Amino acid sequence: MSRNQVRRSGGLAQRGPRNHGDDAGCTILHIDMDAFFALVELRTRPELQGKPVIVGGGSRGVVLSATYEARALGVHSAMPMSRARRLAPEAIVIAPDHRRYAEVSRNVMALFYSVTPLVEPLSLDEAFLDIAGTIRRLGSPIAIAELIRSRVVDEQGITCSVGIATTKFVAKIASARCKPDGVLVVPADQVLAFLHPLPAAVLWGVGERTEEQLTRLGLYTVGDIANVPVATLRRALGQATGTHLHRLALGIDPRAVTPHEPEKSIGAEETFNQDIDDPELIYAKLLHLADEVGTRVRSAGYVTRTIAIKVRFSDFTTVSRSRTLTSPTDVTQELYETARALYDSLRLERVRVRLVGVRAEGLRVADGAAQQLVLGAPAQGRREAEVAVDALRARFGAGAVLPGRLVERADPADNSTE
DNA sequence: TCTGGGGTCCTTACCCTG
DNA sequence: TCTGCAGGGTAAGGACCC
Repeated sequence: MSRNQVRRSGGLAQRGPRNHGDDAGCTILHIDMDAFFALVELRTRPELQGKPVIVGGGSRGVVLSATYEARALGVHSAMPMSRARRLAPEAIVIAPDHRRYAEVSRNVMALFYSVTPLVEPLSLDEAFLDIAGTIRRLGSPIAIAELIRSRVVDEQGITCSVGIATTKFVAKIASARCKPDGVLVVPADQVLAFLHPLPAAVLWGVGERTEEQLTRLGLYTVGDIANVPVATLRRALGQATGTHLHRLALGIDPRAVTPHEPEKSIGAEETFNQDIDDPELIYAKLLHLADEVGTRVRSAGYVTRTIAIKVRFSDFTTVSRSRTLTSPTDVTQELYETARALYDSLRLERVRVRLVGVRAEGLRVADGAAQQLVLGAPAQGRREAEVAVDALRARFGAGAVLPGRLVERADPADNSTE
């Protein structure tokens, strides 16, 4: 896609290289791909350029990404697909291809790393960059932002937007306010003037519930939050959230760009195509999820001590249960047995279940983690068998080896084998 | 309208221990 | 031996982010 095929934002948001001088000291970049999944799809389907395109799917799915033409019809991400189809019946719906998005994401991140080693990926399609050490080599923050933007278009065929500021959260707000295909600098001496007129919901940590609470207090803008005593916010929102929001509203955010944070948990969950109440089908799904989680835990070199399950019922209420083991594990069989025991502890009598999930929490690096010796444990145990299976799957594909009870299971409610 | 899947962090409650 | 308290660990739920 060429740059001029993308709708450009106007007004304050569209700031070009003429702004040199405003960006002094603004060493944090927040780079956000525009409509990432949708624009990746458009690369290989140019005939869809300029049309409303939605990435999402499944009978019970939500919108994962939408082109700006679809957004103009009221579609936005996280919206139920059924509603999106009603709002935009002419939109082209594409099933997501996560492997492809991950590959493009790796390329984009590699591009970022060629600019600075201080890259903090937030998700597949966005990252913070600290360019303090890059300015002497590549020029001003705006020049670096424009260099990155043109390379992303030329090398990956998609566009991105860049917020430039002295802190992470201001840079993030800036990138959101110059989308799509824009750059916005918030000079150091204009942070409060930029922030205070904005709605409170732009602050990191203010979602639907917190916004309701703030509205009840008569606080509608970031400036309102900055001007209220911090004790009031702490009473209404809790110690941590109250303090956090007050500091953000005053433009205070000392968090550094952190290149790599180890994962704290690894999980998998799945919504059934139809709600089910057959315990055997639910056990099979728990096994499938435990298998997936176990594989990922082992391949990342972790062990886990706490195993948690999540169960969502037809009415969307959700319960979770967790158990901490006496010694850490990365063995799928142990994950499954614990998950199944946790599920059984709910004592559900043919209750209709919408979703189940399995999560490994309290991850630690496997090498340093203490393994408790079990009397009578076989020398070549399950773990060795599972490591062998991991190797086979790496060579022949994820479906090469499956737990016996998952093979050829004809499950009408199962969407994992699609 | 009917709500995915991957995570993180916070709050509250409870239990245990010193 | 009993009581109160503080602190740590665990469990559960919820809000939030992309």
